[in-house]
Amino acid sequence: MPDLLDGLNPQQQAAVTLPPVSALILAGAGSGKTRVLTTRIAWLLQTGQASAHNILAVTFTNKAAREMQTRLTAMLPMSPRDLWIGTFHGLSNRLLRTHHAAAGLPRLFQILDQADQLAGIKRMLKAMQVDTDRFDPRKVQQYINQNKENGLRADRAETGDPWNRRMAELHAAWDEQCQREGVVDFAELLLRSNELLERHPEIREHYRTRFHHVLIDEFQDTNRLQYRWLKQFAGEHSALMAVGDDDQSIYAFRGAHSGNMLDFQREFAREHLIRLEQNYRSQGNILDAANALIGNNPGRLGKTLWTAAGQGEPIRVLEALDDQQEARFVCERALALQGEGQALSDIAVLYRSNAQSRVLEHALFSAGIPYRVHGGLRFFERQEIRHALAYLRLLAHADDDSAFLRVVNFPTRGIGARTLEQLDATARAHGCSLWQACTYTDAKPGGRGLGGFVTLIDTLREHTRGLALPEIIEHTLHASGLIEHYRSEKEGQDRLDNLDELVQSARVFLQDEHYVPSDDVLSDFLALASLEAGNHAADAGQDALQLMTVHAAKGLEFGTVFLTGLEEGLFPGEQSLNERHGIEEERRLMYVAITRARKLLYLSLARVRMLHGQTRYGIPSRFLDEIPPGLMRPAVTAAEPVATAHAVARPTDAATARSATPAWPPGMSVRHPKFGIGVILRAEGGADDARVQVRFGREHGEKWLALAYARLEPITAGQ
DNA sequence: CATGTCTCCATTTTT
DNA sequence: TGGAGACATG
Repeated sequence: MPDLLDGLNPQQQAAVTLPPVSALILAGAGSGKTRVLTTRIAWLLQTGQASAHNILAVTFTNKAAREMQTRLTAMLPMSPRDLWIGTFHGLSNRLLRTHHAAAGLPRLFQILDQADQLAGIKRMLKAMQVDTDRFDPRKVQQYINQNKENGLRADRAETGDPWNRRMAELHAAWDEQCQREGVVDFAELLLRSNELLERHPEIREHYRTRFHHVLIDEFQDTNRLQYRWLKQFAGEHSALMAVGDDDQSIYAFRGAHSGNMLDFQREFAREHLIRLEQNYRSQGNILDAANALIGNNPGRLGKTLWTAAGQGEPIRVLEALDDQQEARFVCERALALQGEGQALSDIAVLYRSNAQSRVLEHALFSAGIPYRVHGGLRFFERQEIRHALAYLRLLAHADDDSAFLRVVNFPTRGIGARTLEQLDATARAHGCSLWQACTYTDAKPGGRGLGGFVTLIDTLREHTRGLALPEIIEHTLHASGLIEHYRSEKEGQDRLDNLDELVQSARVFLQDEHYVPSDDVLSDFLALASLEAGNHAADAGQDALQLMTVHAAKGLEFGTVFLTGLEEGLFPGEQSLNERHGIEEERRLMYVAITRARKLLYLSLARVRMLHGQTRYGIPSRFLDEIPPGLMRPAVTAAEPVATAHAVARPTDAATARSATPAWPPGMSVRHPKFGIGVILRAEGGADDARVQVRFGREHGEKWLALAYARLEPITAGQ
């Protein structure tokens, strides 16, 4: 048998062969984190220290869970069905299904994804006649989820002022509505399973004795509730292994609390901290840049990446005149790299915010370069899929009001707002679901309107009884009229294809070797559809350039990375300046971006950019100044002389060639002895009385300065 | 009930 | 700038 430890460096080996104690593994970017995690499990199994039954492995994304599973299956000649590997939400779901009675849930509870939840909240606010100007549904949703993610029930939420009090009431009302409808939102999955274990010592003990080893990936991304959840499994004899990287914590905005790492170290792993610092991904210059940059963050656990590979290419920096030039530069370089034999799919173009992709896409499209944008609509989020799922949800559980409302009149069958209002009133009067309320109305079964709908669902349920899942779906698609509807729609072919794919996905689902069927396969499938929204859109297959946000790039790697839009106000983003540890979070984001590149890293910025329909003049991101200049070198393009902005715009140049470019063109960066660095917004006046408007940082704002007096000097990036 | 028009508003996102 | 959601109109 090949030795599992072959090819592991000493730190990796140490982590893998740790005795059964709790430990914190500080795993830098590209340090073989997943490999360590899976090898640890394999090692535990192979040395007979644990059986698959004893292991719980928790990840954040389904993708990570799958990857771990796949790698394990490859390492060990076994089908690891006994192994509990999954996401926090997936595992919570499993717990709640198993112990639904103890958790106070119906056997076939449904899971609401983010969109379902929002729709449900809107519905609730309307029913309660809440002023949605004062209580924005999204805010309410945020509030509820934030409470839950901090482990708080509505009755323990802060009620200092009237607004908070009202919010807490809405939170309570939401939980009641969910309970009534037998549905559970994402945060509730966690909170409810947490409470299940807290309130039922016998169940908790069962799992504590079962799981000797609990492993957690991406620990820096856990929120407070997730940490608490994990601790439920920490019995006397369990060993917790948390793997993470505080420098890659970029999800604070959605509740991630990287302080959990410090807490974990204090509570569980005082003596066992292992650093994985050897990087197997990037070349030296790239790592040096990353290390230097992140070194500016205070309060790190501390870690310095190094590589046995050489220094590699210098980092290339482009200062484009505007966003279009920046985009053209990317096209040009991408084509050149492709010409040198690099696959487009191994090249990524990264940006801070999605809005920046448009210019890039436009340029790529014009240049005929195939590209793929990550982050669009996902499979299970498509309208037609959601409609189909709503029918299926009604089959499984007719009291699901969200599902009911989504399809009661889709395709249209003459059920208008008035009918629904009455139905809703009936439902509230009887304290029942909309579905049950139908029985109180005088709708004639089989006719048009409500009666017809009820008959439709009833016969559908009858006709699909006993059928296999794909057939159930197939039948539902036809009987509901969805197929017919999209067939008559002119742009409907794509949607029909997607509906076909839904049936196909059910087949794949059943064949998955890791799938552990429960007594209700349809509910299992619906849970999957909620918990795993599927791949992001955009057609795969073809070799294409990869466009995505820096967030979306986390965990990925590319031979070449273009990191675009490195301007103050964009990256770091404007609003991060006002947030508590905003700049540090942005810096970590930058760190993540840099460490995606294996060989070539391009950093680019545009002096002028269209943003929200307005022209913005930017100055280079402060992060550029945090990278040692020796690692960088200006990028040169073949087609255009590059044109760093100041080469064209320098006042001295302008003095000789006086017409074309003004001496102090908008967009130029300047330094003022008192106000610091700013950017020219506009200029006016003649030779003697010339004035310029300059935007400085937060404290000084925008100012008009007379050139004759103000000691302004032009500056360039990196100074 | 579908379609057009207007207004508002813009980080990052997984489950 | 442009997309999404709210409202009005045929």
